[in-house]
Amino acid sequence: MLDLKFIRENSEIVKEAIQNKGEDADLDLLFKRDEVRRQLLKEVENLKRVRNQTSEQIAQLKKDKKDASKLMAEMKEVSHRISELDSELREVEAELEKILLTVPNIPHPSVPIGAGEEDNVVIREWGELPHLDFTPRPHWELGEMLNILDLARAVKLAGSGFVMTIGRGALLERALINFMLDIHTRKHGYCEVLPPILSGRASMVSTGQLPKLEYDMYVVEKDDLFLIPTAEVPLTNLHRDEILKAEELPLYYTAFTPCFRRESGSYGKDTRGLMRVHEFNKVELVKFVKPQSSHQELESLVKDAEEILQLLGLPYRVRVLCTGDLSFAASKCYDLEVYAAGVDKYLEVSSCSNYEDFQARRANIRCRPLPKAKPEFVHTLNGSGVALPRTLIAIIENFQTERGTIIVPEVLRPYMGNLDEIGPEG
RNA sequence: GGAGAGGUGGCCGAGUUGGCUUAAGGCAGCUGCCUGCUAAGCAGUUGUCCCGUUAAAUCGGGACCCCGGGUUCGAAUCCCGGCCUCUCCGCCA
Repeated sequence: MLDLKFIRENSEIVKEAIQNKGEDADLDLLFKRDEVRRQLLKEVENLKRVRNQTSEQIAQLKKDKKDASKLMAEMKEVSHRISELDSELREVEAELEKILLTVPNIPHPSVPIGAGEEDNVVIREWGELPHLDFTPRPHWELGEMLNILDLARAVKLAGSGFVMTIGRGALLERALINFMLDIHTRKHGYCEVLPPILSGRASMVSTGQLPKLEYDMYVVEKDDLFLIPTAEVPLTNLHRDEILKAEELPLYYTAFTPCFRRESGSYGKDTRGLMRVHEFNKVELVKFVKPQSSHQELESLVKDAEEILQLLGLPYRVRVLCTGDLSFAASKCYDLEVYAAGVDKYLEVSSCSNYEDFQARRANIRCRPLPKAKPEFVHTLNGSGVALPRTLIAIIENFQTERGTIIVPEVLRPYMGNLDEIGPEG
């Protein structure tokens, strides 16, 4: 969330951000509530001061064995009034908080203005598209043929929208996970975490999934727990309510987790095979950094994710999201889209965002710039490094042969007992 | 799941007959002084949030002893609910 004072003093900027992001937040109501709040606060704090002072007098009188009943009677009135005002205040503050949570982050000046996906801008491309001199098969066909995907049985287990790798497919997926984690931990300096994949409500609010996206989450109602939609949630909440030391920044974390999304609004399009699923595996990257370096850190975060695709030999493009496609909490975001030959599409495998202090304020993550200085909010960033299913699609489809086999990318072979080709079983 | 104990400041740790206790004491940190030696001694200082004030440093006030309610003129201290931690037992991977 944004700082209330900032909103008050920069209402035009905030209004513009709300409009450019296509959000809907009632600033005028916010200001009205804020006004009421400060009025109430003034009144109630005055009364509390009186009460504190008088209570001391009463204590003194009692100590001197003098009569304090008159003051006590007076204070009874005052206390009554205080509790009335306090409960009014609580109401107003709850309303204020509710509105505040609907105000989106402000897009970074470098973000292109636009309405939706079609206005995103490709900023670079890497690799050559595979030229196959036969009609490439989609991954679901190859998956069935080679017995590395078992989509029908996954549906039997959990219903439509759930998928499953099996045999050498599962091995391939596990190899990818280990490969990615190894690169990020050993080469890029991230600390590996294996976090809980259920998360409490407070964590979901901090990172901005709630309240807006509650309907997209899987909920364990009995315990008010949510299945995480991304490891961004546990990783970012790692330092919730903490004051970090400046010298320990930047902090880099990476985690492999399953991710759960109800994908409630999406029917039909691009849902075949592994393209859009309710549960998928992902390696996530999260950074906590000093405010002044966050946009630089975003660039290097993107590079860290890109390197995975480069090492795998998968062609991709990087797009910067326009204001209309930028998520609620983000200041700036790059999407990595890998090309897959079978479906002949670019598929999003990573979304790398700088949230600046938007999540940090919700999650109350601060750092002390200098030993005695006032704590300030850190900046948080995250990105996939990268999501598994669509990367699998690209590998299966781009590296297929006319014979219907799949050449295993070299970097993965050490993780797969040096298997170099997935062919018919036998 | 059953029985018991407990949750206090950066950390350790007092405070449980309600009232100068935001909070003793210790450690750590910072600032002076002293000391010539990988260290010690002496003195001072040290949290966070909010409202108001100041050009600013500041100053005034309020809140915070796990969280939320309650009793009371007044609660870290009493009562109720919740969360969490520890010990023992049971159950299970």
